[in-house]
Amino acid sequence: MKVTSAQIARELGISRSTVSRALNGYPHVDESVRQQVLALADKMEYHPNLAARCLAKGEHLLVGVVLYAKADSDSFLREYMEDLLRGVELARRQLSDYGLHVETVVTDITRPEEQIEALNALAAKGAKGIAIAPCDPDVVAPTLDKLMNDGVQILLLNTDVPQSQRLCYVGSDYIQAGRICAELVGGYLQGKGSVATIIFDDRGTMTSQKLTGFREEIGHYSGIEMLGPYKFPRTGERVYENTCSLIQERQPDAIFMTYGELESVAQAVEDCGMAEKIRLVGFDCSQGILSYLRRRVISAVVYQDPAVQGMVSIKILHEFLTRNIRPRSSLVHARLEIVTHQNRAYYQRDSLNVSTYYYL
Amino acid sequence: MKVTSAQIARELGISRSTVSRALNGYPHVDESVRQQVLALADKMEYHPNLAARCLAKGEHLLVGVVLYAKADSDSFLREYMEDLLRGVELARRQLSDYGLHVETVVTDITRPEEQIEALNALAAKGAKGIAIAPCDPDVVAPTLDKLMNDGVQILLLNTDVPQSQRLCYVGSDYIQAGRICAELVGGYLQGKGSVATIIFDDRGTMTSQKLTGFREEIGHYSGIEMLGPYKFPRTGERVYENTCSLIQERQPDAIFMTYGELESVAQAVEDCGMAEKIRLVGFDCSQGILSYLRRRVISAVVYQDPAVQGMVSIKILHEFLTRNIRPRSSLVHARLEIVTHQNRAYYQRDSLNVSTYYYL
DNA sequence: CTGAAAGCGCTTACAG
DNA sequence: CTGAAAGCGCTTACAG
Repeated sequence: MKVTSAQIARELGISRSTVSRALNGYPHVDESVRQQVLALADKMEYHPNLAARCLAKGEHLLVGVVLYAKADSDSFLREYMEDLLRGVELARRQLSDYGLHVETVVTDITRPEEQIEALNALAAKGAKGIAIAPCDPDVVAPTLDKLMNDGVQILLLNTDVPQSQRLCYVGSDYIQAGRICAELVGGYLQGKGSVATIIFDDRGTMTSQKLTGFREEIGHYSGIEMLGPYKFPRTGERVYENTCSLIQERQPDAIFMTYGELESVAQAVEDCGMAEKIRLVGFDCSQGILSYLRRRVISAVVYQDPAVQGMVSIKILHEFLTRNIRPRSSLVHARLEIVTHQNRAYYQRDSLNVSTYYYL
Repeated sequence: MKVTSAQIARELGISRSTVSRALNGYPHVDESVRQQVLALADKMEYHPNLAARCLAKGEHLLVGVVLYAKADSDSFLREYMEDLLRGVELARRQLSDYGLHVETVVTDITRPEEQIEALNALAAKGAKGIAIAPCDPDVVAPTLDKLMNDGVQILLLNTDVPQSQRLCYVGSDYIQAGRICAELVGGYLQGKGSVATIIFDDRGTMTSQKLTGFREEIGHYSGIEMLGPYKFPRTGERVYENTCSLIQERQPDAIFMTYGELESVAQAVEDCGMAEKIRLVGFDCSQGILSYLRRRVISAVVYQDPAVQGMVSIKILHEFLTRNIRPRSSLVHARLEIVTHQNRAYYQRDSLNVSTYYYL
């Protein structure tokens, strides 16, 4: 039924060894023989049994994953990284029969230098590829360059280092993410009103890119005034209080949160009795955020399924390292999905929808 | 590094044959031996190499897929089914090393009896499982029952036959789909105005379920009046003209399309010069629909990624037939995603985002 | 350059 | 009930 290399060998009256060498592009095969094999394989629609190949090769491929998290464990960041790891694990399971091993390290967000150690340790263990979500790209960039020079393939997750020779970037297009949020706000306000934007300090370009996209799209609605951006210090309590003041002083019709602390802002909106008046738009989909969506305090969030990104990252590294196939683009953007009150159930981790089976 | 069955055998001083029998629950193994093997396997965290198992078994599993399409080939239905098949193909490729074969039949939508023939033909070829999108559930139901009695596993795609003994249903929750559309309309109209609903004849319960959900959610917005539903005959030309009349006579602030022909309605809205006034909401994501989203004629559509459904269906059948694992729920609902002007790029077939790699 | 042989992890008739 | 042997599709030293 299925064509095997043995059939090709028999057909050509040569040994399976030679067929194998020819097919794999190994040396020590007469060029004319190689051509014959290749031609016949093509004609017979031969597709090697990859599982058998891995079995025979007995090679084990190690791939590393370096993430970061906060010490304070109930942050949305933790859920985000957990989801990412779920995707990594799904890919690992799917590819373990093909000789793939995955080792994961989660470092402390406040100590970016830990990522350097993690990278070096993985390389020392023989990792041929590493996916890393850098908590501070500038700090790890030199180490990434060094490892790439040593032949380790590097994949950037969530935060790109575009000037490097990385295999690719897997993550969001943050400019587009900003545009989507502005479109949501524009739609909710029917083109009239004010929107306050809240930002935090961050070391990367993510926030400014989101703002760029947001400004661009919100500019299409001439009746919408943009308030801020207001830069808040990054503490739950203060965010809550600052939001209350903001609401009272500026009375915005909508609020756009660029990153993090969305729950605190939502709680402030609710406590100020503005849940029905203020349209709140932000990012990500933690359990807390889902519950504010349920109560219609948050109108919508833009979501980049982290599990899919984790899974895809491993698959891209595996495909390149075993079959030398590069990703079709060096920017592999996450699908930015819109989550609202009515479709939030599909984004709950324990929900029994197709996403449970995406990756089986 | 990885634990093998041979290691278990050596450890216990028995043969690999016995270990294999014990692990697979085959007869002719002393019960106490079986317990020892199982316990040790558990302790050593043994996971069988599934690829090697399939190689050794040499079994080939045939699974069938039965879809339908229109003769007129440029309908959105064709694109829908093509996407579904893309997902099927991805799963097939991924599982072909595990001995899976997939055979697909696409029947004529106007001849539901063709599906009966297709089902019987697949069963005659030895298909152990069949995924079917029934174009008329009543027509195929008896055949499905017969095949299930013969031990063929049946999976319903898009249209359920709940009273049958099917393995599961993979498709949308149409009531929820209606709710999501109403939520979008409610948001766009800020709770005030009128929305016209357009429906067509259909044989299933899909349209009425979408209407149920739509009515329920739109009821939360006391200032929104629902016009219709208007039942249109199903021809592109007439739909266009009927929509123009509807717009002139009723001047709705929004239009909700339950199923199909969204492009004709969009064109009518545009030609009537109402693209900026009327918010148009519907379903699916054909190339045509994407281009109306680009021009902001359509405000949003609800999308059930058909490729994911196709892929998941094959995986569910394969998992059950090879490892006897039932889907966790007999209703496997598609994630209902919201597609707008700004995030439409992620839903284009040729776009280079993560979805290209979902399934690798 | 080429082929016979052994082996990857697993299963399955076939003897016993 | 149990084990030795052969085999699934493929690769790889090892001879030649």
